[in-house]
Amino acid sequence: MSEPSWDTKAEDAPVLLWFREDLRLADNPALAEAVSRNRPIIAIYVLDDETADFRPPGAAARWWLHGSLKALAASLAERGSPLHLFRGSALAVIPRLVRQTGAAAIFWNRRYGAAERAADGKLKQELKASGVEVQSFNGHLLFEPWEVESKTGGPLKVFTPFWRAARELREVPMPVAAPASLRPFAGEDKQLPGSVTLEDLDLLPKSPNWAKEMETLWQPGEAGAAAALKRFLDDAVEGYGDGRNRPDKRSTSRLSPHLRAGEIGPRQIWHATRLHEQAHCGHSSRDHEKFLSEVGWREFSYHLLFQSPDLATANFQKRFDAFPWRDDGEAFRAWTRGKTGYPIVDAGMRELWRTGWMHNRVRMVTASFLIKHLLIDWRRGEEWFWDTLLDADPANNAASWQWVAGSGADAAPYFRIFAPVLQGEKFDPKGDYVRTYVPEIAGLPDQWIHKPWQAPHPILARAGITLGKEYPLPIVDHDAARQRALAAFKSISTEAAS
DNA sequence: TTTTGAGTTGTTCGA
DNA sequence: GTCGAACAACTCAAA
Repeated sequence: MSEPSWDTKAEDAPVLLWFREDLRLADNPALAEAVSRNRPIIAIYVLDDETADFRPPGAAARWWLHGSLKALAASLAERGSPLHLFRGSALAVIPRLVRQTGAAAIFWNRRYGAAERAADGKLKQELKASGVEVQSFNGHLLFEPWEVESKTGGPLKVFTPFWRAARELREVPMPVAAPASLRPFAGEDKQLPGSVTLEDLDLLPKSPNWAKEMETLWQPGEAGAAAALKRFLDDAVEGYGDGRNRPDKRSTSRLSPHLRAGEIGPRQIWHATRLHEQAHCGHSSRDHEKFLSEVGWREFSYHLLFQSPDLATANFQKRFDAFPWRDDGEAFRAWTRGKTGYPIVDAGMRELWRTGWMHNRVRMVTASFLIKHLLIDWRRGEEWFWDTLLDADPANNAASWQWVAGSGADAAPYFRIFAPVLQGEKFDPKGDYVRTYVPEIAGLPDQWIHKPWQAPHPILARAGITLGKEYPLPIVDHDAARQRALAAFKSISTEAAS
């Protein structure tokens, strides 16, 4: 092995700070620990496109990662320390870097996917064996997935008891502030051997640049995350209990892509929300509680992922292995493109494609449509969302798809089949949301915006629409599809199986 | 061990 | 038009 590239004295040996899914300076316990050592800090990020066990991030998530790393690098540089980027397996990159820099310790915040945990464990073991201090921290969750237990000591499978048990564990700790400055490493000016530029990571789409509109809608990075939280608390948390269901309004936090990249942590969200609650209500408020319970659902999803590492690929309830899914490429394609003929479904799918995000109410409607109206395997939908969502999360995405399918823990009963027209009329009453994303039917009166195929011919003509031309006829009939789904789900009920 | 109460998000039908 | 019941039992969590 080569000698260290920097001849550092032992008391000045640097510490490595490995950023992963925690691209922020505030509320970052690994960073706080590194700063507390009063040693030079080497901040690194390793993009691993090599390890076969890791699920590669989707295209949308990669675009986000580029912006997030750029923002992190800038705020680290402001504090006197650059961010060093690498490509490859951390198992290869990090031990080499430790040797080259003479690093005495490495700190990171935990990840919770099975493959990631295994790789981190292996690296930890290897580095400890060679005398390097290794410490990992919780920067991602309010509670560790393994510490929330039922009274009898097992994992929980129903949200309400889970959330109660979690909150009885302890108060949510206060987030630590971002450090004002970072002690630079002696070799700061030089590039570390093997490091690459942000452009070398190759995270941005090439031609076509489909992210053009996303650039105007989102601000990846810690500052963007803080701004999103502030906007939500200022404008939308009051009334959140009902407002959260309205895709035609800006009534949700839109924090999910920021949370996914770790530009903000759940502890920060928790305490900012509580502070706002005290200042504006002076008592417990249903709206604030409801918002925090959504953070609780994120915790629950990680709890489920920890119980079932293959949550994204295997039915949580095994009887769903016998479900008669249909293999219908044409219908799947119509769903992905937003051409099902059901405006609320199409608006959702096009919002996803254009903006990298979809309102949660509409996620349920579109997922239910794929699974129940089209009888297409939830895993195909999960994969599509994984590739197109900026917030694609290994726990949330998988758990939510399984919840809609009915195959998950504490899942929706099978007879709960969303009626796309009713959902549209209920939650997008004036059709503003549909008109934004399905402009070809924008000229229809409110009365018909969610069911153009029922509109009288003169009204369609006046709006300039020939169904099947500018906008498709429904690819399935709701009542027929509903009956078909009920029969399919009945075929795997426990009664039918016995 | 057994029992009991409860479980994010809906739709349709019939009175 | 509104409202309650049915949908179909099942599993989980706690006493």
